[in-house]
Amino acid sequence: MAHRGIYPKGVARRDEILDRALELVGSKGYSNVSLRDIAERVGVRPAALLHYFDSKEELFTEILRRRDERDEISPSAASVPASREAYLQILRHNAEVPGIIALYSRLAVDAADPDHPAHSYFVARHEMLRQTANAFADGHDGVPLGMPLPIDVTTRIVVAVTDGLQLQWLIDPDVDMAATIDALLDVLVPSLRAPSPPEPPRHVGDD
Amino acid sequence: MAHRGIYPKGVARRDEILDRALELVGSKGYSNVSLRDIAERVGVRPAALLHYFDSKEELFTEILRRRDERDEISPSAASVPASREAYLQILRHNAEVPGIIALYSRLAVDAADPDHPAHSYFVARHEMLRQTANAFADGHDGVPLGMPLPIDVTTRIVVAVTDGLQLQWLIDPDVDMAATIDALLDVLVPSLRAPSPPEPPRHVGDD
DNA sequence: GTCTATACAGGGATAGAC
DNA sequence: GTCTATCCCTGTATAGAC
Repeated sequence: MAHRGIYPKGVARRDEILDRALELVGSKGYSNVSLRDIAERVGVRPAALLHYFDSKEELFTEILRRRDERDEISPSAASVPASREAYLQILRHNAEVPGIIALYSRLAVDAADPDHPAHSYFVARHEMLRQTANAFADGHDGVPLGMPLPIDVTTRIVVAVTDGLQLQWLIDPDVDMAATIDALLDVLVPSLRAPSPPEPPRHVGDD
Repeated sequence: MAHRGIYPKGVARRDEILDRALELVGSKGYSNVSLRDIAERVGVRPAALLHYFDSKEELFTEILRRRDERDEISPSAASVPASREAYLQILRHNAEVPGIIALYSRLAVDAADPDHPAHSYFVARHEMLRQTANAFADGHDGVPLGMPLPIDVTTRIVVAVTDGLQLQWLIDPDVDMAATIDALLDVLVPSLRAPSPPEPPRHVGDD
């Protein structure tokens, strides 16, 4: 059972802990998940978990970091993955991973404490999204794109609405996050509007 | 020392508990405030607090309810307090009450659990804001007001951006919540825009 | 109605043995 | 790396004093 050279046992264990933890958050809710629960699910003792993570809070922050790596929202000016459809796709996908939105939202609140492990995560995340949005605008020849608001303000608003809709969605899962953001983008970034080849359904004051 | 007829001792005590609790949230952060801390500050034993509230969670939910009563955001179609400037004013005021935004945000997340005391609070709150916004639109002769999006979608977005900006503000207090919402309202509810060019920038197109 | 005293189950975290 | 054992803190239920 030789482990793959670049995939030592410790890393596999660590990943397994993160997977089991997210599963539990999805089925029981963040507040009801204890280190003991996770340990039981993994098949070890609670103290063993703290060998891989400094604290429970850090453990959960790592779940978000790993998710972002998978989603690849990193600011590569080349492929510009910040396009409208990619953003909405990530949103829709998150809504299908039980617990991930609850986890993200909970940590977004706890991160207000500068000492919380998630604090630096959210600071870095917002800066990354800002740069991605700027790179996207630059990719369009720096044209204002017909946007009614400055790029920084627009980015801040889109991020805020996304987070806020997630809070609403947690309370009422009937809230259609993607459709709402879609409508907002129509207004804030009109040049991004979907081609909608056949027949344009709406026509707000386009450029 | 006769207490005012309509203000029995129990109510005063209850209010004091809520005040001390909010103070502690402001100075120590929600997560670091225990019932023992509050009890100590009030000068009683922890169990005494549970004479006024069913649980710690209910205690904190009551702080939000009391705030809303003071702010008077209730849907009185008469005065339509949902006007732009009134809304922004409440936002600015909240930013000056240490802890209230942290408390609101934290409960907004915990309220995802239908059994949490804050669940019904947030459901009712959103429905109330929806009705207030609708009443406001009706007050303007039912004219679409030149809004690029339907009233319900607009309301949902404004609530979401408010909540989302609060999350950003908790992490970075330099975020200007009011200014950002102000800019967004310019776009989503253009008829509300202040006659900016020459005249003073205040004066919303109120009733 | 208001409160104290007490007790309990469960939480995260730590120290040190293996 | 993983264990056991332990520590201190949490929310809160209960019983009873005033």
